[in-house]
Amino acid sequence: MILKKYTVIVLQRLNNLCSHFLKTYIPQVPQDTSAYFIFKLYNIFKEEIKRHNMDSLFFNIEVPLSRILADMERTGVMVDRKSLRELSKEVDLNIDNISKDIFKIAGQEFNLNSPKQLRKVLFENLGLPPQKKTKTGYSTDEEVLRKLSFKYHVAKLILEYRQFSKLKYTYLIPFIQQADNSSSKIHASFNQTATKTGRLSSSSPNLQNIPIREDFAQRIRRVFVPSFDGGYILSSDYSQIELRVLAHFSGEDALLHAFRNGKDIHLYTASILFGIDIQKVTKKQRDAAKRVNFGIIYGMSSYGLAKELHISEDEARSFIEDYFARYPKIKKFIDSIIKEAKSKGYVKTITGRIRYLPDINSSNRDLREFSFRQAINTPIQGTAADIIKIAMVNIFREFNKEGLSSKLILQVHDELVFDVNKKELKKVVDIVKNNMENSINLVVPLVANLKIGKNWLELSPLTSNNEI
DNA sequence: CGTCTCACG
DNA sequence: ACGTACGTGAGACGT
Repeated sequence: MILKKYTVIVLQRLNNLCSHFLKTYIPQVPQDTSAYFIFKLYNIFKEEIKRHNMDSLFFNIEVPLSRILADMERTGVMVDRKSLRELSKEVDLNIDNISKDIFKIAGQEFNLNSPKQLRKVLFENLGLPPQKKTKTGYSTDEEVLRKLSFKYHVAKLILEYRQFSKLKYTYLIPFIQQADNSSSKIHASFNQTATKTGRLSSSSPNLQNIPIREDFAQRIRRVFVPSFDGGYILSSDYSQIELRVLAHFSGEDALLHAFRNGKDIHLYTASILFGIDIQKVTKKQRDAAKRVNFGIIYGMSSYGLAKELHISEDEARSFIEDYFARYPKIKKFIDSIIKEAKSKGYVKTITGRIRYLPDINSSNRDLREFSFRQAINTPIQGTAADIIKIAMVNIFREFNKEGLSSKLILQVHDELVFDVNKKELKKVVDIVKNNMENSINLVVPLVANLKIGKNWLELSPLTSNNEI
């Protein structure tokens, strides 16, 4: 069934390519001639790939990876359907109670899922003070409701309602429906050509955005379980991979020093930024430094940082100035990336993956500055994507060589998740740790943190001292 | 099908 | 004066 659906899509795309590059269509004849046309296209694209110096990226990383993604899709992820149903019941009960409370305050029933109706109830009928606008009227997004919730209980209830309904419609209902009846497995798609930076994406369902931040929502993770009797879920995530990539590209001494000596990078940044000892950095200062570090990776603006830190734009501006004064090589790196993007019209990752930025010299300031931020972010995000892809290819190869039955089941950008056969745990741990930390040589070490457990929520760190 | 909202890295 | 943090996918609504 599924295969049939995709065959149609693939043939249609193949025909589009034939039309564009071969100026012909695949004839509608009884024999399948598509292999012949694929070969003709291959000869054209092979040269094009070579011309762009992407042979190695394509043949050594992306092609082997496509088989791994297919394997992950086929294997699927086991879910505990009983827990899904129980969670679903609990969520329904909460939605029911909260809805009633909201309707009582509003003095009427309305569709809580409609921003339009909600906006009317909150800002017209109940007279709450609007905080910001969208294209079509007053915004009711999370930021607005959070501000209002200090004074107005109804805003807090809406926030709670939104959380539960998100869980219900985005995760619980689709998972219950999609978990295969006999095997209890969910099979997502891992898309290799969906993003502009080289990351993967996941869809139908998206398994790269399973909740983790909110307490109640976390419980969704608990339904993801091993498929082996007495088996484990093993999760391994890269520590600060994007900041390590930034350290590599910029050569910034402070970052190099921090990563080479295993320091907490946000604490370290805070101590430099505020000019104090690491021991004296407060939680708030560390958090601010963390947001600044992220800001750098995103091509930070004073406006964006001000909003993120809840400070004035002037304060944000001086924050950024301080940052660049103390991390001069990062400033240099950013300037040189933008200069290169402007002259060449594209930026590259460490493997030579290219992203074109056609608006980098636009006379429209918004478009131009958006391209600046993409020029800064893409080599960092894309290189991190390259690194984990190489690790996946090498891990898969070694699993095959060792004849392991354990499976790679998920990739979440800086994290790999494995469905582990109990008997193979030690081997799997060694292979995963080694290949993630040695997938590529940067001027700073790569660190992978491994955790195991009986589901994707309750995981314990795995250290070298652990008995396995 | 665009808009709004929100889940993740 | 202006006004956006980078990259995704999905569900509901309403035109």
